[in-house]
Amino acid sequence: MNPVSAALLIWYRKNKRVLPWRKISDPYCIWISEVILQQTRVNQGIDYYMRFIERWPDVEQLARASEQEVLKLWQGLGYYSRARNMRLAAQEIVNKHNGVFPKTAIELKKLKGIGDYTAAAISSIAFNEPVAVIDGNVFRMLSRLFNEVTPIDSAAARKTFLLLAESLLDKNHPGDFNQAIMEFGALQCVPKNPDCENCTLQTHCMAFMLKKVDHLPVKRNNVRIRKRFLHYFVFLHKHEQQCYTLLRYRGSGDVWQGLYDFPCIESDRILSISELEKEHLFCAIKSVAPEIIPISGIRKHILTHQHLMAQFYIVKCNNGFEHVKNNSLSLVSQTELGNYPMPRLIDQFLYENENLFDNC
DNA sequence: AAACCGGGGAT
DNA sequence: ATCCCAGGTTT
Repeated sequence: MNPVSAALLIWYRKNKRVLPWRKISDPYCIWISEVILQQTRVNQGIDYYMRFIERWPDVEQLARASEQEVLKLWQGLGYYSRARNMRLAAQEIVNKHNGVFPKTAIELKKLKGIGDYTAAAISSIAFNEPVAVIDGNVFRMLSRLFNEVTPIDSAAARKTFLLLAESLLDKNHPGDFNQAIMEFGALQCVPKNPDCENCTLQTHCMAFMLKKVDHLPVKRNNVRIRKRFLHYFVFLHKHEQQCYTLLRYRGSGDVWQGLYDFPCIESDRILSISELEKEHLFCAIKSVAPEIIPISGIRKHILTHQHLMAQFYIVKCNNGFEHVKNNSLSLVSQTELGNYPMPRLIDQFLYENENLFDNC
Protein backbone atom coordinates (compact mmCIF):
# COMPACT_ATOMS: atom_id res chain seq x y z
CA MET A 1 0.00 0.00 0.00
CA ASN A 2 0.99 3.61 -0.51
CA PRO A 3 3.09 4.66 2.51
CA VAL A 4 1.13 7.89 2.88
CA SER A 5 -2.16 5.98 3.00
CA ALA A 6 -0.80 3.59 5.58
CA ALA A 7 0.52 6.44 7.72
CA LEU A 8 -2.83 8.23 7.50
CA LEU A 9 -4.76 5.18 8.71
CA ILE A 10 -2.37 4.63 11.61
CA TRP A 11 -2.60 8.30 12.55
CA TYR A 12 -6.40 8.13 12.34
CA ARG A 13 -6.80 5.11 14.56
CA LYS A 14 -4.69 6.80 17.20
CA ASN A 15 -6.01 10.36 16.97
CA LYS A 16 -9.62 10.25 15.81
CA ARG A 17 -12.20 12.10 17.83
CA VAL A 18 -15.00 10.13 19.49
CA LEU A 19 -18.15 11.26 17.69
CA PRO A 20 -21.74 9.99 18.02
CA TRP A 21 -22.03 8.87 14.39
CA ARG A 22 -18.79 6.91 14.48
CA LYS A 23 -20.26 4.22 16.71
CA ILE A 24 -22.67 2.94 14.11
CA SER A 25 -22.84 2.03 10.43
CA ASP A 26 -26.54 2.82 9.94
CA PRO A 27 -26.61 4.68 6.61
CA TYR A 28 -29.44 6.89 7.90
CA CYS A 29 -27.29 8.15 10.76
CA ILE A 30 -24.25 8.56 8.52
CA TRP A 31 -26.40 10.56 6.11
CA ILE A 32 -27.78 12.88 8.80
CA SER A 33 -24.32 13.51 10.18
CA GLU A 34 -22.82 14.23 6.74
CA VAL A 35 -25.53 16.72 5.80
CA ILE A 36 -25.32 18.50 9.15
CA LEU A 37 -21.55 18.75 8.74
CA GLN A 38 -21.74 20.38 5.31
CA GLN A 39 -20.02 23.75 5.77
CA THR A 40 -20.47 23.26 9.51
CA ARG A 41 -17.93 22.55 12.23
CA VAL A 42 -18.21 19.31 14.15
CA ASN A 43 -18.69 21.08 17.48
CA GLN A 44 -21.50 23.19 16.08
CA GLY A 45 -23.29 20.16 14.64
CA ILE A 46 -23.14 17.56 17.41
CA ASP A 47 -26.13 18.79 19.44
CA TYR A 48 -28.23 19.18 16.29
CA TYR A 49 -27.33 15.61 15.30
CA MET A 50 -28.36 14.21 18.69
CA ARG A 51 -31.69 16.05 18.65
CA PHE A 52 -32.35 15.05 15.04
CA ILE A 53 -31.72 11.33 15.57
CA GLU A 54 -33.79 11.35 18.74
CA ARG A 55 -36.72 13.11 17.08
CA TRP A 56 -36.62 11.06 13.85
CA PRO A 57 -34.74 7.77 14.51
CA ASP A 58 -35.23 6.37 11.02
CA VAL A 59 -36.00 7.39 7.46
CA GLU A 60 -39.70 6.47 7.66
CA GLN A 61 -40.30 8.86 10.55
CA LEU A 62 -38.37 11.67 8.87
CA ALA A 63 -40.43 11.15 5.73
CA ARG A 64 -43.61 11.71 7.74
CA ALA A 65 -42.38 14.93 9.41
CA SER A 66 -43.68 18.34 8.39
CA GLU A 67 -41.30 20.78 6.73
CA GLN A 68 -41.98 23.34 9.43
CA GLU A 69 -41.00 20.95 12.20
CA VAL A 70 -37.79 19.94 10.43
CA LEU A 71 -36.89 23.59 9.88
CA LYS A 72 -37.65 24.35 13.52
CA LEU A 73 -35.15 21.74 14.67
CA TRP A 74 -32.67 23.11 12.12
CA GLN A 75 -33.15 26.68 13.37
CA GLY A 76 -29.82 28.42 13.92
CA LEU A 77 -27.77 25.99 11.85
CA GLY A 78 -28.07 27.86 8.55
CA TYR A 79 -28.25 26.70 4.94
CA TYR A 80 -31.86 25.70 5.45
CA SER A 81 -32.20 24.00 2.07
CA ARG A 82 -30.25 21.15 3.68
CA ALA A 83 -33.17 20.46 6.02
CA ARG A 84 -35.84 20.83 3.34
CA ASN A 85 -33.93 18.56 0.97
CA MET A 86 -33.31 15.88 3.60
CA ARG A 87 -37.02 15.59 4.27
CA LEU A 88 -37.68 15.30 0.51
CA ALA A 89 -34.93 12.71 0.12
CA ALA A 90 -36.37 10.69 3.01
CA GLN A 91 -39.71 10.64 1.18
CA GLU A 92 -37.95 9.52 -2.01
CA ILE A 93 -36.25 6.66 -0.17
CA VAL A 94 -39.51 5.52 1.41
CA ASN A 95 -41.66 5.88 -1.70
CA LYS A 96 -39.28 4.89 -4.50
CA HIS A 97 -36.81 2.58 -2.74
CA ASN A 98 -39.16 0.81 -0.31
CA GLY A 99 -37.39 2.50 2.58
CA VAL A 100 -34.08 0.83 1.68
CA PHE A 101 -31.09 3.14 1.41
CA PRO A 102 -29.37 3.24 -2.02
CA LYS A 103 -25.93 1.65 -1.64
CA THR A 104 -23.83 3.25 -4.37
CA ALA A 105 -22.57 6.81 -4.76
CA ILE A 106 -24.21 7.08 -8.19
CA GLU A 107 -27.63 6.16 -6.82
CA LEU A 108 -27.20 8.30 -3.71
CA LYS A 109 -26.39 11.36 -5.82
CA LYS A 110 -29.86 11.22 -7.33
CA LEU A 111 -31.38 12.14 -3.97
CA LYS A 112 -32.15 15.73 -3.05
CA GLY A 113 -29.33 17.46 -1.23
CA ILE A 114 -26.77 14.70 -1.87
CA GLY A 115 -23.90 15.82 -4.11
CA ASP A 116 -20.50 14.37 -4.93
CA TYR A 117 -19.11 14.67 -1.44
CA THR A 118 -22.06 13.30 0.54
CA ALA A 119 -22.69 10.45 -1.91
CA ALA A 120 -19.08 9.29 -1.63
CA ALA A 121 -19.05 9.71 2.14
CA ILE A 122 -22.19 7.64 2.74
CA SER A 123 -21.33 4.86 0.28
CA SER A 124 -17.77 4.50 1.53
CA ILE A 125 -18.52 4.73 5.26
CA ALA A 126 -21.80 2.82 5.38
CA PHE A 127 -21.35 0.38 2.44
CA ASN A 128 -17.57 0.13 1.94
CA GLU A 129 -17.69 1.38 -1.64
CA PRO A 130 -14.17 2.44 -2.74
CA VAL A 131 -14.91 6.04 -3.77
CA ALA A 132 -12.85 9.04 -2.65
CA VAL A 133 -14.29 12.12 -0.96
CA ILE A 134 -13.25 15.69 -1.72
CA ASP A 135 -13.99 18.33 0.91
CA GLY A 136 -12.29 21.43 2.23
CA ASN A 137 -9.95 19.38 4.40
CA VAL A 138 -8.97 17.12 1.50
CA PHE A 139 -8.30 20.08 -0.80
CA ARG A 140 -5.95 21.63 1.75
CA MET A 141 -4.24 18.40 2.71
CA LEU A 142 -3.62 17.26 -0.88
CA SER A 143 -2.57 20.69 -2.16
CA ARG A 144 0.19 20.72 0.45
CA LEU A 145 1.17 17.07 0.17
CA PHE A 146 1.62 17.28 -3.63
CA ASN A 147 2.34 21.02 -3.98
CA GLU A 148 -0.76 21.19 -6.16
CA VAL A 149 -1.33 24.85 -7.05
CA THR A 150 -4.61 24.53 -8.94
CA PRO A 151 -6.95 27.02 -7.20
CA ILE A 152 -9.35 24.98 -5.09
CA ASP A 153 -12.29 27.22 -6.02
CA SER A 154 -11.67 26.86 -9.78
CA ALA A 155 -13.59 24.70 -12.19
CA ALA A 156 -10.66 22.35 -12.76
CA ALA A 157 -10.11 21.73 -9.06
CA ARG A 158 -12.51 18.85 -8.54
CA LYS A 159 -11.07 16.70 -11.30
CA THR A 160 -7.46 17.41 -10.32
CA PHE A 161 -7.89 16.72 -6.63
CA LEU A 162 -10.14 13.71 -7.13
CA LEU A 163 -7.35 12.01 -9.08
CA LEU A 164 -4.93 12.71 -6.23
CA ALA A 165 -7.40 11.43 -3.64
CA GLU A 166 -8.09 8.28 -5.65
CA SER A 167 -4.36 7.65 -5.96
CA LEU A 168 -4.14 7.47 -2.17
CA LEU A 169 -7.48 5.79 -1.41
CA ASP A 170 -7.16 2.52 0.50
CA LYS A 171 -9.71 0.40 -1.34
CA ASN A 172 -9.83 -2.13 1.46
CA HIS A 173 -10.84 0.51 4.02
CA PRO A 174 -12.42 3.33 2.00
CA GLY A 175 -14.63 4.56 4.85
CA ASP A 176 -11.82 4.77 7.36
CA PHE A 177 -9.45 6.23 4.79
CA ASN A 178 -11.89 8.99 3.81
CA GLN A 179 -12.54 9.85 7.42
CA ALA A 180 -8.81 9.71 8.10
CA ILE A 181 -7.85 12.21 5.42
CA MET A 182 -10.61 14.59 6.53
CA GLU A 183 -9.78 14.22 10.20
CA PHE A 184 -6.14 14.83 9.39
CA GLY A 185 -7.06 18.07 7.65
CA ALA A 186 -9.27 19.10 10.55
CA LEU A 187 -6.80 18.35 13.34
CA GLN A 188 -3.24 18.33 11.92
CA CYS A 189 -3.10 19.97 8.47
CA VAL A 190 -5.11 23.03 9.64
CA PRO A 191 -5.51 26.21 7.56
CA LYS A 192 -3.31 28.45 9.69
CA ASN A 193 -0.11 27.71 11.60
CA PRO A 194 -0.14 23.92 11.22
CA ASP A 195 2.30 22.14 13.53
CA CYS A 196 4.48 20.73 10.75
CA GLU A 197 7.35 19.97 13.13
CA ASN A 198 5.17 17.29 14.72
CA CYS A 199 3.55 15.87 11.60
CA THR A 200 3.67 12.20 10.76
CA LEU A 201 3.60 13.03 7.03
CA GLN A 202 6.40 15.60 7.19
CA THR A 203 8.82 13.56 5.10
CA HIS A 204 6.18 13.04 2.41
CA CYS A 205 4.95 16.62 2.22
CA MET A 206 6.08 18.62 -0.84
CA ALA A 207 4.89 21.91 0.63
CA PHE A 208 6.93 21.35 3.79
CA MET A 209 10.07 20.55 1.83
CA LEU A 210 9.55 23.62 -0.37
CA LYS A 211 8.55 25.80 2.62
CA LYS A 212 5.26 26.61 0.90
CA VAL A 213 2.83 25.35 3.52
CA ASP A 214 1.61 28.89 4.24
CA HIS A 215 0.94 29.47 0.53
CA LEU A 216 -1.25 26.41 0.00
CA PRO A 217 -3.97 25.79 -0.87
CA VAL A 218 -4.31 28.48 -3.56
CA LYS A 219 -7.64 30.29 -3.67
CA ARG A 220 -8.97 32.85 -6.12
CA ASN A 221 -11.28 34.25 -3.51
CA ASN A 222 -13.63 36.74 -5.06
CA VAL A 223 -16.73 37.30 -2.96
CA ARG A 224 -18.34 40.68 -2.66
CA ILE A 225 -20.69 41.30 0.19
CA ARG A 226 -24.04 42.97 -0.25
CA LYS A 227 -25.29 45.36 2.43
CA ARG A 228 -29.01 45.30 3.18
CA PHE A 229 -31.08 47.45 5.52
CA LEU A 230 -34.22 45.94 7.03
CA HIS A 231 -36.97 47.74 8.94
CA TYR A 232 -38.95 45.13 10.87
CA PHE A 233 -42.38 45.83 12.28
CA VAL A 234 -43.42 43.85 15.34
CA PHE A 235 -47.18 44.10 15.65
CA LEU A 236 -48.74 43.91 19.11
CA HIS A 237 -52.44 43.22 19.21
CA LYS A 238 -54.52 41.95 22.10
CA HIS A 239 -57.58 39.83 21.47
CA GLU A 240 -59.51 37.86 24.12
CA GLN A 241 -56.68 37.92 26.70
CA GLN A 242 -54.15 36.73 24.10
CA CYS A 243 -51.38 38.78 22.51
CA TYR A 244 -50.91 38.36 18.77
CA THR A 245 -48.32 39.44 16.23
CA LEU A 246 -47.91 39.15 12.46
CA LEU A 247 -45.30 36.79 11.02
CA ARG A 248 -44.21 36.78 7.41
CA TYR A 249 -43.49 33.49 5.64
CA ARG A 250 -40.32 33.76 3.54
CA GLY A 251 -40.78 32.13 0.16
CA SER A 252 -38.18 31.37 -2.49
CA GLY A 253 -35.81 33.86 -4.07
CA ASP A 254 -34.03 35.12 -0.98
CA VAL A 255 -32.30 34.00 2.19
CA TRP A 256 -34.11 32.01 4.89
CA GLN A 257 -36.55 30.22 2.57
CA GLY A 258 -39.29 28.49 4.57
CA LEU A 259 -38.60 30.47 7.74
CA TYR A 260 -40.66 33.24 9.32
CA ASP A 261 -39.79 36.83 10.20
CA PHE A 262 -41.76 40.06 10.61
CA PRO A 263 -43.33 42.36 8.01
CA CYS A 264 -40.45 44.37 6.60
CA ILE A 265 -39.47 47.40 4.57
CA GLU A 266 -36.09 47.02 2.90
CA SER A 267 -33.89 49.70 1.37
CA ASP A 268 -30.26 50.41 0.53
CA ARG A 269 -29.82 52.40 3.74
CA ILE A 270 -31.57 53.00 7.07
CA LEU A 271 -34.61 55.19 6.53
CA SER A 272 -35.92 57.87 8.85
CA ILE A 273 -39.53 57.83 10.01
CA SER A 274 -40.39 60.55 7.50
CA GLU A 275 -38.86 58.47 4.71
CA LEU A 276 -40.64 55.33 5.91
CA GLU A 277 -43.92 57.23 5.73
CA LYS A 278 -43.59 57.26 1.94
CA GLU A 279 -43.63 53.43 1.83
CA HIS A 280 -46.81 51.62 0.96
CA LEU A 281 -46.54 49.11 3.80
CA PHE A 282 -45.91 51.88 6.29
CA CYS A 283 -49.03 53.76 5.17
CA ALA A 284 -51.04 50.59 5.67
CA ILE A 285 -49.57 50.16 9.14
CA LYS A 286 -50.28 53.78 10.01
CA SER A 287 -53.89 53.29 9.10
CA VAL A 288 -54.38 50.61 11.81
CA ALA A 289 -51.81 51.58 14.45
CA PRO A 290 -51.84 54.62 16.67
CA GLU A 291 -48.24 54.08 17.84
CA ILE A 292 -45.02 53.01 16.09
CA ILE A 293 -42.07 52.83 18.45
CA PRO A 294 -38.50 52.20 17.26
CA ILE A 295 -36.48 49.77 19.41
CA SER A 296 -33.16 51.38 20.22
CA GLY A 297 -30.18 50.32 18.19
CA ILE A 298 -29.56 48.89 14.74
CA ARG A 299 -28.76 45.19 14.86
CA LYS A 300 -26.05 43.85 12.59
CA HIS A 301 -26.35 40.31 11.33
CA ILE A 302 -23.54 38.79 9.31
CA LEU A 303 -24.13 36.21 6.60
CA THR A 304 -21.42 34.85 4.35
CA HIS A 305 -22.46 36.96 1.37
CA GLN A 306 -24.60 39.66 2.94
CA HIS A 307 -24.37 42.10 5.85
CA LEU A 308 -27.80 42.82 7.27
CA MET A 309 -28.63 45.93 9.32
CA ALA A 310 -31.97 45.62 11.04
CA GLN A 311 -34.05 48.24 12.84
CA PHE A 312 -37.05 46.91 14.76
CA TYR A 313 -40.22 48.83 15.46
CA ILE A 314 -43.07 48.00 17.83
CA VAL A 315 -46.45 48.61 16.25
CA LYS A 316 -49.26 48.95 18.79
CA CYS A 317 -52.37 47.94 17.00
CA ASN A 318 -55.78 48.39 18.64
CA ASN A 319 -58.04 47.23 15.85
CA GLY A 320 -57.74 44.59 13.16
CA PHE A 321 -55.07 44.03 10.51
CA GLU A 322 -57.27 44.28 7.42
CA HIS A 323 -55.14 46.96 5.79
CA VAL A 324 -51.85 45.08 6.06
CA LYS A 325 -52.90 41.47 5.58
CA ASN A 326 -51.73 39.45 2.60
CA ASN A 327 -51.02 35.85 1.62
CA SER A 328 -47.60 35.56 3.21
CA LEU A 329 -48.65 36.96 6.61
CA SER A 330 -49.99 34.88 9.49
CA LEU A 331 -51.58 36.07 12.72
CA VAL A 332 -49.73 34.24 15.47
CA SER A 333 -50.35 34.26 19.22
CA GLN A 334 -47.48 34.73 21.63
CA THR A 335 -47.79 31.14 22.83
CA GLU A 336 -47.58 29.70 19.31
CA LEU A 337 -44.49 31.74 18.42
CA GLY A 338 -42.13 28.96 19.46
CA ASN A 339 -43.46 26.61 16.79
CA TYR A 340 -42.30 28.82 13.94
CA PRO A 341 -38.78 28.43 12.52
CA MET A 342 -37.07 31.82 12.41
CA PRO A 343 -33.70 33.26 11.41
CA ARG A 344 -31.25 33.81 14.26
CA LEU A 345 -31.66 37.56 13.85
CA ILE A 346 -35.37 37.34 14.71
CA ASP A 347 -35.02 34.64 17.35
CA GLN A 348 -32.37 36.64 19.19
CA PHE A 349 -34.47 39.79 19.04
CA LEU A 350 -37.38 37.95 20.65
CA TYR A 351 -35.13 36.35 23.24
CA GLU A 352 -33.56 39.66 24.24
CA ASN A 353 -36.98 41.32 24.47
CA GLU A 354 -38.87 38.71 26.47
CA ASN A 355 -41.16 41.34 28.00
CA LEU A 356 -42.05 42.68 24.58
CA PHE A 357 -45.59 41.38 24.80
CA ASP A 358 -46.19 42.43 28.42
CA ASN A 359 -47.70 45.82 27.62
CA CYS A 360 -49.61 44.50 24.71
C1' DA B 1 -18.91 29.02 -14.83
C1' DA B 2 -20.75 31.90 -11.51
C1' DA B 3 -24.02 33.12 -8.07
C1' DC B 4 -26.54 31.93 -4.20
C1' DC B 5 -27.42 29.93 0.33
C1' DG B 6 -26.25 30.84 7.35
C1' DG B 7 -24.15 30.85 11.24
C1' DG B 8 -20.30 30.30 14.30
C1' DG B 9 -15.59 29.98 15.85
C1' DA B 10 -10.59 30.70 15.37
C1' DT B 11 -7.09 33.96 14.41
C1' DA C 1 -11.76 42.21 10.07
C1' DT C 2 -10.81 37.75 7.67
C1' DC C 3 -11.01 33.02 6.86
C1' DC C 4 -13.19 28.73 6.62
C1' DC C 5 -16.02 24.88 7.97
C1' DA C 6 -17.14 16.54 6.49
C1' DG C 7 -21.15 21.38 0.12
C1' DG C 8 -25.27 21.56 -2.96
C1' DT C 9 -28.45 23.80 -6.08
C1' DT C 10 -29.78 27.21 -9.27
C1' DT C 11 -29.01 30.27 -13.03
